[in-house]
Amino acid sequence: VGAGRKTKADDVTGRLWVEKGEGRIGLIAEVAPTIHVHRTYSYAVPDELANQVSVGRQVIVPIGRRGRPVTGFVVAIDRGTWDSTLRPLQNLAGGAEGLAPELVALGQELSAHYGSRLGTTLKAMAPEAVRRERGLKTVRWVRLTGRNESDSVTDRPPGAKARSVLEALQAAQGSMPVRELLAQCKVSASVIHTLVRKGRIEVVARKMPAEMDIRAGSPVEPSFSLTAEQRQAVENLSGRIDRREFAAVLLFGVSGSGKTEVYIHAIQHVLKAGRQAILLVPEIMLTTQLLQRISSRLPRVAVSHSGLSESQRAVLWRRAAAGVDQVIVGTRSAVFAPCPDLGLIIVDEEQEGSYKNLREPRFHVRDAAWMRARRRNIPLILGSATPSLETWHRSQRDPSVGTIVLRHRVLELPMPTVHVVDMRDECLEKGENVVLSRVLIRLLSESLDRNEQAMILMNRRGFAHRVYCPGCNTRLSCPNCNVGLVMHSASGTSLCHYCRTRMPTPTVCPNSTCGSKLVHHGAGTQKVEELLRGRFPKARMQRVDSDTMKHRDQYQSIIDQFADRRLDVLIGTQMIAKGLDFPAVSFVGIVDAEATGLAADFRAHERLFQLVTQTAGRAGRADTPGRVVVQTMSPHLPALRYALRHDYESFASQELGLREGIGWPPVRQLARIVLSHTREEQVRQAAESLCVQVRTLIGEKEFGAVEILGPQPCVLSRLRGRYRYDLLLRASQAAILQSLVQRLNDARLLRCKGGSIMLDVDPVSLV
DNA sequence: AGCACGCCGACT
DNA sequence: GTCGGCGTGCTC
Repeated sequence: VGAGRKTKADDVTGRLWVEKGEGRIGLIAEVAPTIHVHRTYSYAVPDELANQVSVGRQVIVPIGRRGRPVTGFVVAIDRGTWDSTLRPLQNLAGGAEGLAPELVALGQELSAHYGSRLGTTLKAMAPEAVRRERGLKTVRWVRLTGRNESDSVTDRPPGAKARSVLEALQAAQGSMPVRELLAQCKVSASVIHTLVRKGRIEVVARKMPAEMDIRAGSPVEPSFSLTAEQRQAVENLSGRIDRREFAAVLLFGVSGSGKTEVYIHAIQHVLKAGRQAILLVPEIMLTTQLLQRISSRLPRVAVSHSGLSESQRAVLWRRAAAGVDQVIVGTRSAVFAPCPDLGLIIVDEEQEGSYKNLREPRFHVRDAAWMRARRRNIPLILGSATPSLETWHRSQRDPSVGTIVLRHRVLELPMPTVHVVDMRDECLEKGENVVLSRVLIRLLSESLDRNEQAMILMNRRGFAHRVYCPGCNTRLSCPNCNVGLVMHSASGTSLCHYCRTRMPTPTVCPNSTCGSKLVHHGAGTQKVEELLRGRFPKARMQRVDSDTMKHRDQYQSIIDQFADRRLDVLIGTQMIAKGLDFPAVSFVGIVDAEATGLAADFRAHERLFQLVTQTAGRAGRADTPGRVVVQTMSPHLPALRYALRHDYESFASQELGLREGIGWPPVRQLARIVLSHTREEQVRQAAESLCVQVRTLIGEKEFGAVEILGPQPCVLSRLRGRYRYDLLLRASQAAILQSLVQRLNDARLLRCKGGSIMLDVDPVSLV
């Protein structure tokens, strides 16, 4: 390698050529660029950057023949000998903090498990605002210059207003923000201008970290005395925290068994040692009651939610990194909070599907938390009343996974009684489609008569789910997706719940040769609301679904009204099934248990069990005995039978048996590849040729145990105008799947020309 | 992702 | 005989 081989292209790229035989020793940075590549690249670190470049920092590096500058993350630094192909990294980028090396290592583990690109993965772990060094807002400050009035004899002495400004500044040690000064002295900006002109004061811009809204004023809740079960749980966890011992602990407790109290005591133990804790929740909006309890009982709690501005997010991040905020509560991204001495991670409602990230990197928060806790040697609490079968399965066969069961409801509350109503009988007797059974109406009416509250769950939004023509037997469906349009609000529009296409609902069949009047079936929340308002005109009702609850504040206001007994009935989707605790609710009705999508995938029965159990848990808190009605077309489903006996363990072992028999997770591991293209023929061919390539790969070596299922059209075979095919890879061990995925990435097989491709390891949905 | 190289048809 | 279509492959 030498000057003789130097080409024109190399002049353009500015490569650092080293003459033949000449080596240079220096720092070499391994960089994961945030572009579409599955590997890292090495760069020489220029001397002037040597002491600023560290693992986790963002840098600008030249890529490609033209040396196009792209950002990337430094993932390793070594001292070594440059060779002639090594280019220098161009510059630093982003905030000075970068990602802590601990988080870079976590990112590498995530990237390996999920087959996501390392650069993209690391990028997702730090908030955009921190990467771009935002979150510092410029505040104008007024400062006394120190010159007094005698300097300019010609000026008149300052008036009363000006004097008050000067006095306020004296009192504030000579400087304060302009806004504050104006507000405090009740003067206009002209007073400031005059004093500036006289040279008494000056205005300077300062970069300040933006202020966070600190959640305040929540009532201080008394500390409950722990039950024997809870105390034992807390002692167990405290011991592990002190010993810096990794352990995943399933905290399995029915609703009302006091899991939150265990969280609080465990966090208090962490805080006493001056360390930090992360509490992950599925969705902030649906967690207000938990948040109120946490923030009223613990100091310095920071809450990360989607409503935060970019700069607030950056401030939160910095305060977490500085250890100022010791408890970080948040959804998915909070699992990456840069706490310097993390002592505990809690995943509340660990079974929630919303913990799975839907974009690359498609990680599951429970598993990311598991990896992080293992790296830091700290305990991980997985809290649930209905654990995911993944977690349950692990707790059963892995002795290092602890299980703490809270068997008793705190006040020894009785479990609610559950009635299952077979809607087929109901419809037969009535001779028509019935939405609300007589039992449901009767029990609801009894509750209202006794001045108690009720919740009615309908896990589908809208008014009607099937709008069709009886003449030519066609269904009103989305032009871009192969799903039916959902009619919203009795008169108005129909919309697609997948691509949000919206159109006026036609009254007659759009097929010109037919022209029959359209009919609609399949009730949603709007229909249920209409029926209940007609039946109980005096009851104060509110519908709670994503159509009525556009904002966090709206939701909070409804929850407050319901808690204050200014509402009698909540009608809603699973939004009302989770995490709410209202002592006066004595009746819960589930209008259509199958609305969880029984045909959708292998987790359907698990979701049904969870929904019924969680919803039933809303009924009969305090001293009001609860009653629950579950309406269904399939009353004999095991999931329902076990749910109405509140028997999780039997359900789990039965369902695990089934999954084992047909080889689904958690007994086996899955990876899903989805190809999509505007033309069906193209995507079918791409999926088939990918399948052939994968087959040759698994035929050859250590992947013998991997099975391929498919390719086949997805359940949702067309979405947003694109045809979709999928391919499932199935293995008995995660490690085998992981190395196969790595091979696919290395060989760059995951491509769909003209279309796009998606890899999803441990998919939560197979739609 | 972007950018270059390469192998096909349309035009000077 | 050259210009430019985009399909394919690579980026320290």
